[in-house]
Parts: sequence; structure tokens; C-alpha cells
Amino acid sequence: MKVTIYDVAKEAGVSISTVSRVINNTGRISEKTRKKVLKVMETLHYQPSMVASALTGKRTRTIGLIIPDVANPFFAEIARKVEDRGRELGFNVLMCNTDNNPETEEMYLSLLKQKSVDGIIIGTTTKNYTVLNELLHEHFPIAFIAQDIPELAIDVVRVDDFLGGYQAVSHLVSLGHKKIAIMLGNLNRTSDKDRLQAYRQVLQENGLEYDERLVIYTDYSMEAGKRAAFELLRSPQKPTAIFACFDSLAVGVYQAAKEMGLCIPEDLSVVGFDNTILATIVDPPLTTVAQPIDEMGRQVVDLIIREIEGEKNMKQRVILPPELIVRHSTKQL
Amino acid sequence: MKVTIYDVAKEAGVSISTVSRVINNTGRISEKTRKKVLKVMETLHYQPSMVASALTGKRTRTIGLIIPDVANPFFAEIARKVEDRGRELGFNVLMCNTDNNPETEEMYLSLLKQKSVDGIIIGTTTKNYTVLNELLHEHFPIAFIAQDIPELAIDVVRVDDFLGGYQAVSHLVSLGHKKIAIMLGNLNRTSDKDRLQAYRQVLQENGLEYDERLVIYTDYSMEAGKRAAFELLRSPQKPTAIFACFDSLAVGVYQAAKEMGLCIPEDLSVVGFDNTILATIVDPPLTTVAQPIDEMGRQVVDLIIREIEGEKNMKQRVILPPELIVRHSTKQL
DNA sequence: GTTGTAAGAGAAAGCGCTTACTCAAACCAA
DNA sequence: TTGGTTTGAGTAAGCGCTTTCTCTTACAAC
Repeated sequence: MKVTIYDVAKEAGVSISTVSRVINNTGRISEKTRKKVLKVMETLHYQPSMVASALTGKRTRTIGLIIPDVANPFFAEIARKVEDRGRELGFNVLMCNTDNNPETEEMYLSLLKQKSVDGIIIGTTTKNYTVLNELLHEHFPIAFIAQDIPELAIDVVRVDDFLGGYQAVSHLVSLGHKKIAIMLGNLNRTSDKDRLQAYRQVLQENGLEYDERLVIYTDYSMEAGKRAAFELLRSPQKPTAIFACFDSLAVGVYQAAKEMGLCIPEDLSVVGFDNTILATIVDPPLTTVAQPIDEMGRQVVDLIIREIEGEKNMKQRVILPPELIVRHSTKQL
Repeated sequence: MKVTIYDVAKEAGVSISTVSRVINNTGRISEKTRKKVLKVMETLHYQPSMVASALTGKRTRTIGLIIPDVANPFFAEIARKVEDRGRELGFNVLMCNTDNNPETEEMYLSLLKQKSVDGIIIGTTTKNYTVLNELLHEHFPIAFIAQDIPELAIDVVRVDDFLGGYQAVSHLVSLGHKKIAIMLGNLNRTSDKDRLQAYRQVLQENGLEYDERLVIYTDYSMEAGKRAAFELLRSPQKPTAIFACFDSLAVGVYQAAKEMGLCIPEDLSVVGFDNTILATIVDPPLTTVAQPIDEMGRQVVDLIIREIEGEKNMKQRVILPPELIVRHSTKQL
């Protein structure tokens, strides 16, 4: 029932090696034989089994994509771009959501290896390095997107988080804000660390006081943003502006503000980060730091595929510039 | 370098079939031997190659998911649920975006088969049945989610679109609206057809005139929704309410209304469909028909896996009830 | 007419597993 | 003790490909 290379060979009156050669376009084949085999393949609806060819040393042409959550627009957009570029280059993507759970991540890492994917793109916060280090040692192709581990020589494609944070906070300062809060995820993400670093530096450069109570650690969900915003806005050190390190957090801020009867940007300025679709549909449209998601997705795929093809032997970090998109959630104080 | 079943066998002083038996927990193995083999596997960090075992007739434990676009929140949420349930049951998902392009879809269908995925879940509008029919004939496990082809006996999990449309339009009518527009995708999707059908029926039941000019065909993007809304709202037959068949279209309506200086719900009532995250973050929160995405994702996976495991031989349609979620985008006329 | 070389294609050995078949040892009832 | 069962484990034949080697022709050069 399933037609194999043997069926084609028999039907065409040649050996399976000849068929294999015309499939892969290798070796020498007379035009006549090639035509004949091609025609038989056609009439028999023959499709080579990728499982079999993977077993004989060829690629699976599949890459794993490990992210926290596709339902999060930022990662959904990344996933889309990765898949697009992968398709262009003949690779499929196996999607893995971990919710940043280290065990899930570790499980996936070894599962993907078992499944012989050709490479793995990681967009999650990794803390547990055991499996990761193993893979790295075996020179398993791995690349990080929107995520970095400074202590390791690895392939990375990310935005310049420090610069992005700098732009965001500078913007608020230039509007006259003095009490600026920052909401971020955990400091395991270097991106968050860099943005916080920028925040401190801008404050310092402008002679503003750094108040720890205005630095809120949370996760990346809207609910978390909302909760954190409530806390901030009800505290005595109520800020006049908030730099939310993800658009999703910013949306949470919007919701809290609305429930408290505060107007954005009149009563509160908000800057987000990522420039996902959320930024444009929220009212007022969110001023945010754009990550070049398209370019990032494209470049990680290119990077990892070059690694897979063995075309490069040196790891590299690609740091792309962010861009502050000023919309209507920020206002002169 | 790569450790295989042979290495384990040699190290443990047994044959490879014994190792295979302990891996798969089949046949009879003495406790002593099993322990010994297990220990060797452990110390050697042995992981069976799934490619090899797939070649010998076992499953790949991978399912393909074909959707229009993960960057669309509705499909992102579906993808997430599918992956979650798949993981629980030991299956990975290969993500495929087609933008509803028939060629891309056909390409993926045959590619997925070549890659020997165990089953395929489809959420796209299929028009081209050739490859699909082939697969169906070969009893290749296929299930549809949020998508149906009434002419075919297939596995389907979807919401009751007629009922959903009925609820949405009835709600608007009950608020006193008489000029109600409907915005939908193309009529190839049965879901759209059913919603339109419901729209007509509600109008009729309430003695309202059916005006073709209030029926707008578009695609599912925000931009399309915006364009369509502009057109409607500037036309002489300007409606007082719009039933947008996707939340994303509804968001487009919001944007158009805002640019035209119209207030929702004072000047225009809007009902969406899907109840994606968009509905809650838009201002005012969108009244919409909720699809039970969690349940749908869970059930397609269960359905297809039962099919894969050969536990069922009859196709079935699972039609889940929608729920009208009244928020603040609709108002008594 | 030899010899040398290149072109075209087949034979066969894997790739890392699963599984049907086989067989020796151990056990048990009569 | 004998014959019949279990039990535990090995042998070997694939699964559907790729690829190295080998071999036969054909043809050009001398």
C-alpha cells in the first residue's frame, strides 16, 4: 500500500540506488534513465519517507522552537516569523511551550534531541543548564532569540535591551516625569536586567532619585501587570509614569488605571516594550519600544541553519536596534 | 559519540532485543536483567532514537497542526491548547501556517505525510480537496478544528456557529437595533455561512428587513475590519450595530469608529465572535460570542489520538455550545 | 587493435531500532 | 525419571533509505 523506493525501482526496471540518485540529484545518471524514473515516481505518487532518509544520516529538516507561550502575542509573532523563514528554507518547526518551567524545558530539550531535530531555537528563560550544556558540548545547533546567557558563547539574536530601556525612560524624563516606576519580569532574563540598568542610568544622568519601591518584579502576564499597577498607584509613592517592560504588562496597567478612574495619558504616562499587536489596539495607542520581530525571526533561523549546514563554526550574537514608537500613552507632565 | 542500543547491549552483556524489551516494557524480562540494563542506560545517558523506532513501524508521536496564522490570537490560543493536550498525551506538534493559501496547505499536507506525522489537525479553510481526499482515503488520521466540510464524513470539533450567530444578533435586536450589519469572511467557511444564516433568520423572525448592502465579505484581519467599517459607516444605509464575525474584525471596527469620532456603544453597538484576548483589552470591552477554545483544543487532540491508536473507527462531529459574553460594546438603542 | 579513462548503474552494507522465531534452562506434574 | 510448560533471552530479518564500491560499457587516444 505504501509505495517505497523499491516499488519505483522495480517499476522503472532500475536499482534502488539509481532511484535514490535521481531523488537527490547526486551521482551520474543518463538523461534517459532520469526521465524514466521521474515518470514512474510521478505515476506511482511516490514520496520518499523522510524518516528513512533521516535514519541514514540526512537531516530531518525540522527545528524545535522553545518558547514560554504562543498565546502571548510577542511569542506568537516570533513563532510566525520563524516558521515563515523556516518554510522558505525547507524546514518545519516543532512548537514547544514551557511557561518558563525549567522541568518542561529540560524535558523538551532532550525530547527534541531524541526526535533528531536539526536544531533548537530557544526563547525561554533558562536557569537549568545541565541538559543545555550537554547539547552545547555535543555541538548541537542551538540559538537563542530574545534571550541571552552572557556567560555562554552561544548564538543569539536579540534586541539591544539597554538601548531600548534607555530610549523609553529618556522619553519619559524628557516629558518632565520625575516619579517613574518600572515593571519587569524576573532578573534571570538578561533583557530585564539590561532594561533596569538603563532605567537606573537615565535617572542618574538626570539627577533623579532611584527609589526601589518604584521597581516592581512580576511576570509577563496582563493580570500581573494589573495587580502590580494597583499596588503602585495606591501607594504613597504613586508614580506619574510607568515603564512596563512588556506590552502585556502595559495592558494590565491600562486596566488598573481604568478601574481606578485614572486617565492615560493625562493622569499617568505609560511606555511598553515589544510593540506587539496589543500596542495598537489599546486605547489610547501605546507608546512602546519596538523590537524588530520580523528581522529577529528571520535572523535566528538563518543563523541556526547555517550552523546546521556546517557553514559556520563561530558563535555570534546579533544585537538589533530597538525603536521607540511614540503614540498616545505618554504626555508632558 | 552517539550512544545506540548496541552500546547499551554490549555494556550490559545482553542482546539488543533484550534492551529493546526493557525500553518498551514488552516481553518477559527477569527483574535482574531489567535492573542491569536500566542502570547501563542511565550511566551511558542512552536515549532511543525516535527516528529509528519510527522506521520500524512505531509512531512518530508527532501531529501536524495546520492553521492560517499563529499570530492571530484565536489560532494562537488554539495552538496553545493543542500543544498542551498533546504534551499530556506524549505528542508533539508541528506548526504550519498557511494564510489560507491552498497551495501552501496542499504542500503541508503532503509534507506532513512524508514526515510520517501520526495525524493532522486542520483549522484552515480548505477548498482544494485533492490531497486531502487522498489522505482521507488512506485512513490517515485527520481532524478539523473550528472548521467543517459538511459534504465529508470527517472528525470535527467546532462551536455551534448558527447558535452563536443567533445569540449575537438576537442580543442586538433585543436592544432595539434594526439596522444591523454583519461582517464575515468568505462563504467557503461553513462557520461564516452558518452565522450569516442565523443573522437572516433572526431578522426574519423579528420582522426586520434583510438588506444585502449590510452584509460585508472580507477576510479576518483588523485592517480588513477597519476598511469594511469605514465603508459601512459612511454609506447611506449606515447601521446602528455591527456583528463582526471575528474579534479581530471587531477591533478594526473600533478603530474606524474612533477615527470617525463615533463612540462605542453610544453611536454604534458592536458584537464580536471568538472571545479572544482582544475582547478584554479593547476599550470598551467587547461583547462577543465565546468559543470554548480550551475544550475544543482538548477534544480535537483526544479525537485524533484515539484515531491514531485505532481505538475508534467512526468519524464524529463534536459541536460545542457558544456563549454570549455581554460586555460594554452594546447598548440599548 | 590495445590500452586508458570516464560514464552509468548495480550490489551490498549499513543507519538504530522492533519483533517474529528459536532455543536453552528451569520448573512441575505424573 | 520423563515429558510438557514456562520463562528468559538471543538470532536474524526487516523498516526505507543513502552511499561506497564495484563492474560493465562506451569511447577516445595511441
